[in-house]
Amino acid sequence: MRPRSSRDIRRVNRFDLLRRVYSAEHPVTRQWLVTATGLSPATVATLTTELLALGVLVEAGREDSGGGRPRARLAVNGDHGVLVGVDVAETYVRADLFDLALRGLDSGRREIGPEDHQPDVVAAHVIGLVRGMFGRRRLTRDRLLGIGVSLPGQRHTDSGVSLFPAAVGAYEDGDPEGRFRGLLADAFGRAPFLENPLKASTVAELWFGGGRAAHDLAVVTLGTGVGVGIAVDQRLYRGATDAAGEWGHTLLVPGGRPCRCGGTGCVEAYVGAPGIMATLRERDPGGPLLHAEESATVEALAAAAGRDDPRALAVLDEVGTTLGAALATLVNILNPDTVVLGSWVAARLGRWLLPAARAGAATHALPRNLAAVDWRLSGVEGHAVSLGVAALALEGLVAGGPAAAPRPDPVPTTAHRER
Amino acid sequence: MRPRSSRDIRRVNRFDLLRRVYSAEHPVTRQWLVTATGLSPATVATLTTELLALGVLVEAGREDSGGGRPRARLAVNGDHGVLVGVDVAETYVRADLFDLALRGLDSGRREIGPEDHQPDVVAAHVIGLVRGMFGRRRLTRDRLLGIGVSLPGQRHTDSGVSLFPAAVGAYEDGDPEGRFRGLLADAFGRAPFLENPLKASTVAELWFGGGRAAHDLAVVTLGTGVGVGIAVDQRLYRGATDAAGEWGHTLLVPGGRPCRCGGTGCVEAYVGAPGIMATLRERDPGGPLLHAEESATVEALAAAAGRDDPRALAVLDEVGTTLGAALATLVNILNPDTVVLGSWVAARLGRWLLPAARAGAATHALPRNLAAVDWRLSGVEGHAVSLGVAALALEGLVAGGPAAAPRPDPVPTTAHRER
DNA sequence: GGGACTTTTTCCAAGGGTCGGATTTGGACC
DNA sequence: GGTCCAAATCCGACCCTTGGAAAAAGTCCC
Repeated sequence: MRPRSSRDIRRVNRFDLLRRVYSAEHPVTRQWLVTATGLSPATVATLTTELLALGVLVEAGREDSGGGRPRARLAVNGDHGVLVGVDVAETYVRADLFDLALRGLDSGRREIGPEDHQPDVVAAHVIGLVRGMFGRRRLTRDRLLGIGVSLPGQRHTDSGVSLFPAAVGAYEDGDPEGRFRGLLADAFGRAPFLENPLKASTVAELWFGGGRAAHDLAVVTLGTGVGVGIAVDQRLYRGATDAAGEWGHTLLVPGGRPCRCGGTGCVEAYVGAPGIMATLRERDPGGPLLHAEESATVEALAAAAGRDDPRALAVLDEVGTTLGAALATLVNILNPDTVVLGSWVAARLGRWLLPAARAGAATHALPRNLAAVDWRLSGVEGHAVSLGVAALALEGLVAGGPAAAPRPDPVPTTAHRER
Repeated sequence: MRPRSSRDIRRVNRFDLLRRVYSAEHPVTRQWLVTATGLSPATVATLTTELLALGVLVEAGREDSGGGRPRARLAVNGDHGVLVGVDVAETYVRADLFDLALRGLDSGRREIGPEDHQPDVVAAHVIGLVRGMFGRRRLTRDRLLGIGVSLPGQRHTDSGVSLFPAAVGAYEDGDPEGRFRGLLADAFGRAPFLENPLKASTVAELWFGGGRAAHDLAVVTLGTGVGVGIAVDQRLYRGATDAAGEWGHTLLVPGGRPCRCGGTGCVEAYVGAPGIMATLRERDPGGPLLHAEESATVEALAAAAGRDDPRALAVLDEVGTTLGAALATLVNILNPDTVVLGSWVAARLGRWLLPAARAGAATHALPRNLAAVDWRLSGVEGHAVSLGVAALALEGLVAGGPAAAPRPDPVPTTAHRER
């Protein structure tokens, strides 16, 4: 949405300022915000006093200024409330509790099977996990400022059973997703923010990870699935139908390896966990590194590579080089200034995959586009999907204008009960 | 740049309004602008009176309203000045003269060779062509509101001799491009707006072609080179270093056909003119359709396909199908709502390539992303590159704020001399 | 020809924003 | 306690959009 009135300007500026406070590693001064946002000192003062009054920001110490009035340091007021981020994956549900500064406080996880992928079942798990965390910390429901849930969205072909066949974005009541949303809204007193893991982790990188300094960003998610989250102008790019970045089942090698989606030569079959498994099967069938489980294989590979096992290194080099060749297309077309490798495969193997990918990209990307890219590993601490979807819920709060912004603390009685 | 102050709001709104007047086929009413832009009637009135006072818009008739005050129709005031768009290509320089409504008035062309690709030579050609058009129409220099020049930008590897090795975007003085810019500025009294043909034609589609209704757009340029212009949120996407959309020398088929860039399996070697030549050579070596020149071959192919020649149709089907497979990647990643095929190859052969491409994409793109796409042929009348770069020059004028907006007519004395 | 009516278009005051420059604030230092 | 200094705030100027009142510009009917 393009800003149309002066109110929108305020919203954009406030959001920009707040995001910078979040992204900074330490409390920041108003002066720093002036240079970071490009706003005038007067405007920064107005915005910060507004946010301080709301309780979203707090003063966190001061800084000597060499004889003059000391600069105040500002930080997000973590105590002002909590946020919840939930990652509903194929085999588990994980919920994370964050304070308002998006520092992780607690988390819980339950394993689920394919038969559990129904709105009521998943909602019950989510509600149970969140209730548990609230109970452990003796939090009341009114401390919850926002809740975000990542759902396994878009699937290729109809082969996979999906909880949300209509995928994220179908908001009508009556569909499974609408029901899910309703159940959570009833349980928590506020509508959850729904997104898919790809976009959630992209937002996490944008706020807290390798994408903090990026303007045009590509976040490559290497897990069981493979995707690429895109941010343009520091904002998540969604595409026309919210389906941008579905990279996994894109053709990489015509007539190549079979993919679990039923097609052949998909990116996913060469890159990420399935690609690693396939490469290992090709190069070293029956070898000690190959396990039945993807995660066990990846762990074994990481351990072997850690002790310079040549077979492991060769596999990683091959996978990384192929990844790089595939990424060259992205680099040529999108011309990003930052490419981040994320998700659990990258967390384990990124150390070896990244240099190989960079080299692989070099042979196929245009020199100029290549030179623009800063290659990075994730850098998000904790579970990126939960964090990202919580950040998205927060965005919704802040973007909704003053009315929807986090409100002052609940009545004293409640605060009492917490102790 | 994100809007920061209320002034920016005005700039954005004015630009949006003006662009819609341009894009409309017929004069529009204020009411139509209200619904099109989403602004209030009051604001539309303010903006239109401002633009009418400047002379950029004029009233063009009225429209019955059924008993009430008739609606006034507004159109761009073509007489208010002229714009020039220049396309500097590898083998020619073409200049187009437009009125302010961007209707073509005149054009000129000169053939050039590789040895001419130097700032001074090209500038001399441009100046000569423009002076010629101004002379024929007895225009004085002060009627010129803006000039845009498309330069052959980004090249793959160092194999090609390029006029502007630093490519568009190097604005320092002393480099060839700076010199070129200076020469034109001296000759015309205003700095030219420089861009490359890919981005220029994308803007042309956005204003006047298949992209008028698009929000997230991909313009596929099929010529001797192949590229894809991207627009996000109805605005040209440039990427981090202004090099987005360089698709031609991206790997499509590993170990595939050799490409003129020196690599193998590039998109360009399968799609567009070089791809058509190669396919023809493979399928029908020595056949009557194959000429030495790309353009002659394309013409022959179009003629043959027009009379349902099976060989021609087979070649076009193969090329189109491959194009579609390659486009599936774009559709998956960018999730555009519109894909436009443009440039001279598409103008001749798009009729056959488009359906094949659509079918080819269907086998590799995700159903949901595929369903979002509206496939179109260019729809720009005239030379898209010249038009687009002239439109970009106009954008610069309008975006520059009231001060830089087209000014009222020159002093009467000057106007006299024109007659 | 003159109201009455209808629809478009403009006017106006309210409401909200940013910003430069003057002013206040909060500390160190003498 | 005064002085100095830099940070932060305040204030007035200025800009923008907008809803509703008012004006404008037609048609229609008597």
